[in-house]
Amino acid sequence: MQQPARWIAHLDMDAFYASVELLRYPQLRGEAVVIGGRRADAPQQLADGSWRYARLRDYTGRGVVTTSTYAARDLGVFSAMGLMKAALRAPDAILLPADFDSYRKYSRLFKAAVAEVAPVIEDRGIDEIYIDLTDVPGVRDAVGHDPLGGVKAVAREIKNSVGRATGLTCSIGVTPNKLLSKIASELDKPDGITVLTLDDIPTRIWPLGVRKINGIGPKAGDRLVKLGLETVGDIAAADPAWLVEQFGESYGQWLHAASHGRDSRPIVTHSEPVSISRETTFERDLHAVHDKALLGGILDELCESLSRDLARKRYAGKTVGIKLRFEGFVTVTRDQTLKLPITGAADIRHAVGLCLKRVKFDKRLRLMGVRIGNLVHASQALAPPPERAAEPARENLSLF
DNA sequence: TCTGGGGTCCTAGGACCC
DNA sequence: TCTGGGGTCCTAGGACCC
Repeated sequence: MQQPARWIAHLDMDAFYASVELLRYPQLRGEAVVIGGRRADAPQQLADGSWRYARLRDYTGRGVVTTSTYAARDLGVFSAMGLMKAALRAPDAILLPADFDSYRKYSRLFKAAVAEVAPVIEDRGIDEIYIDLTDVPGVRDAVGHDPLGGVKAVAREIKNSVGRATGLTCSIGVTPNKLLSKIASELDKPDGITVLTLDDIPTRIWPLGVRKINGIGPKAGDRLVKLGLETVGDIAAADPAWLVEQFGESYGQWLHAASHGRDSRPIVTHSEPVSISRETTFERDLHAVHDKALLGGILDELCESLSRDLARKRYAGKTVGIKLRFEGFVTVTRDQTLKLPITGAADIRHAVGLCLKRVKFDKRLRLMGVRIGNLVHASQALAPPPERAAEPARENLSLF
């Protein structure tokens, strides 16, 4: 085996939200439990000490499944599924409301535990991270004699550290790059460790369905299957020029590279946000005229929430956008870029008004959202406008 | 049984500038 | 006499991810 240039781990917490809830309600271990719903009822302890839980069958509304326990998944209930559909499949499953403060707390705990073992971490959301293990002592020192053994030992150490800090399990994939590690972490879930080298690609990666590749979503997956490419190996065997014909220069080339397990993306340990947004789906579709007052109030609240988010994160933004989703799920966005960055709810609300003027309201609304982008640090935005020197006389470079 | 909320990145056309 | 070739910014939509 040739020693890879890098050892990259992907760590994925097992059924994260549901597992955090099981820490609080250990009596539910092994049960079909679903997290989701906007105002699902929290469990109630009765006078005799027993608990009463909301059941999926009693739910009505527009919520979706956020996470489900493995027992619920066995019944066919998965993330992003509408709760009404999930209720048909598992009417007796227990429904718990999401408690994001708690999930964020455990997220910080597991990331800190990993950092003690391996500090080069890329955040990929609340429940997963990439970790560069290349220079971790147990890996670095094993180069030459037993590289795979060293990698496995460090992965186990990370898993143990996470377990001690949180009481939760995770699954880890370790390979020469992020693309392969993301796939590998799923191969032995839950509570598994999978280490792969490039030599394992034909046997372990090529038999997998195309959707296992991070970056092939529902649309591209459907198209690939319709073209007769069902597995990653099918893509790998396809003529790259033909892939480019079918999917365009950029995506076609990426498909070819990805199917061969090639990915040189670095671990990104720090990033700045690009935009911040707030949106809400209504319990019933609202009419632009008939429900005008209600919509206006919701919009005010969205702008105020967004303004508070900006203040808390210390950003200001120059581009304000709205998102409207009409009945039939047709989505429309409008943007407005301002002269100066803003943070205040009233300023945001005014820009939102300019955006709204450019939309035709011929259907009822199911969702409204407000977004702010073109972010700068608040300190920069608060500074007085830069003293503009008189425009220097510019040479006329035009050819005319 | 209609499909949450918070994000990122890409594409493509038009404006505008040199 | 029909009309180059960059570059950047703005806008709208869409795919994808957690």
